[in-house]
Amino acid sequence: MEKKISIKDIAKIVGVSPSLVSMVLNGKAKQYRIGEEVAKRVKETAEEMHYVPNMVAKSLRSGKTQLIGLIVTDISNPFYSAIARIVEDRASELNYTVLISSTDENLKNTERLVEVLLNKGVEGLILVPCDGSKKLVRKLQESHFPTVLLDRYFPDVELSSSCLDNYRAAEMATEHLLSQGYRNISLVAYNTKMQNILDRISGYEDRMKIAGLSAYIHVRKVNILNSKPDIRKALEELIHKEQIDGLIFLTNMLATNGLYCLNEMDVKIPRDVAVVGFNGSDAFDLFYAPITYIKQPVEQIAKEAIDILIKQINKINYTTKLFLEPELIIQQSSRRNP
Amino acid sequence: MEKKISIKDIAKIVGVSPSLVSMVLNGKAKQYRIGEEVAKRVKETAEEMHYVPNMVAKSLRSGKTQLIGLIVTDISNPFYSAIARIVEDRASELNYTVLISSTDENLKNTERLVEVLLNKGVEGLILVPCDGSKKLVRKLQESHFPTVLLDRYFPDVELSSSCLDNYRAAEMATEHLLSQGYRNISLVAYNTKMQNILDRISGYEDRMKIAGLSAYIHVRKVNILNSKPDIRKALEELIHKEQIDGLIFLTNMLATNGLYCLNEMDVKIPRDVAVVGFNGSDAFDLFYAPITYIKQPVEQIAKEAIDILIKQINKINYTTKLFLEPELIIQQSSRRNP
DNA sequence: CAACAATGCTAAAACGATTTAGCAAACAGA
DNA sequence: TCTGTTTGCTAAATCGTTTTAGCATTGTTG
Repeated sequence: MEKKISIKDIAKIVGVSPSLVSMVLNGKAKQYRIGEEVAKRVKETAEEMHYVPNMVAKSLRSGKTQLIGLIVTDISNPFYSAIARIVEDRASELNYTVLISSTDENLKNTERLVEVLLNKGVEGLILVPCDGSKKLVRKLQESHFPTVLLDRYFPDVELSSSCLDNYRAAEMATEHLLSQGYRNISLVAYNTKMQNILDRISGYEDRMKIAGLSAYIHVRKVNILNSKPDIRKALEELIHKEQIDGLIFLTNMLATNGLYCLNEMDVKIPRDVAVVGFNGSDAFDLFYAPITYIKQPVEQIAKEAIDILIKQINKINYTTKLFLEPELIIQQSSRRNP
Repeated sequence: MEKKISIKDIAKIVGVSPSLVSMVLNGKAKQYRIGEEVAKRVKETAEEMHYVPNMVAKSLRSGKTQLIGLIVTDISNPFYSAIARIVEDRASELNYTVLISSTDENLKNTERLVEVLLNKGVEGLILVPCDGSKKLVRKLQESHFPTVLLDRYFPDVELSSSCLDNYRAAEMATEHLLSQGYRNISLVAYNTKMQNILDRISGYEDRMKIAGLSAYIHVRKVNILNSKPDIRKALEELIHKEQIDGLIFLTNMLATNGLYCLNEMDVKIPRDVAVVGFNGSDAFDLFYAPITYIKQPVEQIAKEAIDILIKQINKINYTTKLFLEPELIIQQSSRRNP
């Protein structure tokens, strides 16, 4: 790249003041009563010299960075990279740039990243809050810094959020298995206090109770990190001791790891146990018995998050908690007679 | 967030000049012979007032943005999101921020995104160049703007790149199938002039020739976008007309879509045909016959890319083309007697 | 004690843009 | 012709920081 052309350089060439050049190049020629002839020459010269405005200087002057932060748990997780892609595209349309960070579900990391992004001058934050981050989130809310929670929320913090209707999703999964004639349906969840997971658990439990199957309610909670051994243990208990006939995995990771374990255990789906997962994947679809799953409206979740955020940045100050509609994709893993 | 504290505010409180505050806060107290007593008071006051430096002003003054651009084809593609994660982490360590964009394998998009990122003031670029982007890449090279190509390269452009040793990878895949006794091995590739794909094709062809199996060389090329119908057609020809016994898919997407087609066609792996893919995935591992694949050293590719880039930004001006070692993960899909 | 060095600090310019105040010149109205 | 308005432009301040030049004051040396 050749050395940068500034507004001064253009001014010198055309023989006018830098201010005039700025006015013209910002389309305010009329407003500031610049002569048409001069305006034209300025524009042409800027073009010829390949002038590109210095965004940093613009930012300093205006106090706006046009930056927003997206903090997820892990950008290499397909769910969040799908989100990132959509946020990125939408932000770009709205003339914003996205800074992405990953917390690995760790509170300290989350706190640090919020700090770092604020230091970098982001004007707003889309945050996937990790377990235990309520205090941090509350502080954000109290500071009135534009923030939207994504995928997860806190019922008692008045902060905008864009999430799946988790309760309804688990209800749908449970209903479906019930409708297929399964009764002894159990749940594999994370060991967490995060509301999205708690909602899913409630959806399942309530549906089981309504069906008069309280006795069959089994919720197994596994560690969110390095969950494979926990899952294996839970599945062995459920299958061999509890004799379950249906399994709902509350996240994609749980389901994927669960499938590995079931394979190792030589448990056949759906012959030995019916399975419903969360979030689709090629692994689900290519499985010998394609897995029935809850499909999240990923695009909508992402779009709403950023649209709400931009509104907040523009001082249209309101708070919405969105609970978006899940969809059940029925495949072979949950069919009674495949 | 409370209103921003500037260096001037601190200066006023302590009763010194802004310059002194700046010097102290940048750890240059000694260098500029600031009194220890004063320095201490400045630091304490800054702490108390929760001073955070304004990065935009710093950038303007220094001409450094500490920004780098990462342009991939699609951040929601697992391979690239894995790359992004590593680049992000490494950049963060080095005090850089990453701006990520997706081109969708489209030249116009790529050109636009390079422009946009340069305008945003990135100091360097990590680029996955799409088909037909040689001219653009050459222009980048000629401008001497710090740039590193990732995953793909151009043999006749002197620009640093961090890629898999694609030739070797295809060789390994072919060798392996040959060693298992397969002979009529064919290839499914993209219809592209991108060198990484051409290298893979050569690796396969050369290995087949060495084995005296030139007659069995079949390379089918499918469209890079919306490839499913092409793949289906290619596979039907290969399986039913050419009677092949081995299949190498040159990318993860080709393999994944290929597996869907093979399932639809009721072709059993490896009984009817042995399969080798590129880049692992849960879908490969959970497949009824887990898929043998070429594993890329993703971490190394990403780390090298950013390390080379940072060196270039710091004027350590050299060009390296890296071809990193693949690894073959052998699973059931390519075993003669499973 | 004169000359000079070291110490501890400040003022001012600069980075590149935007915006406000205001100055001349041309023009209009009475 | 005098007053007032419009037109077309410029100078200067500003955003928050860093850096250079330099000014007092004190200390050291011959």
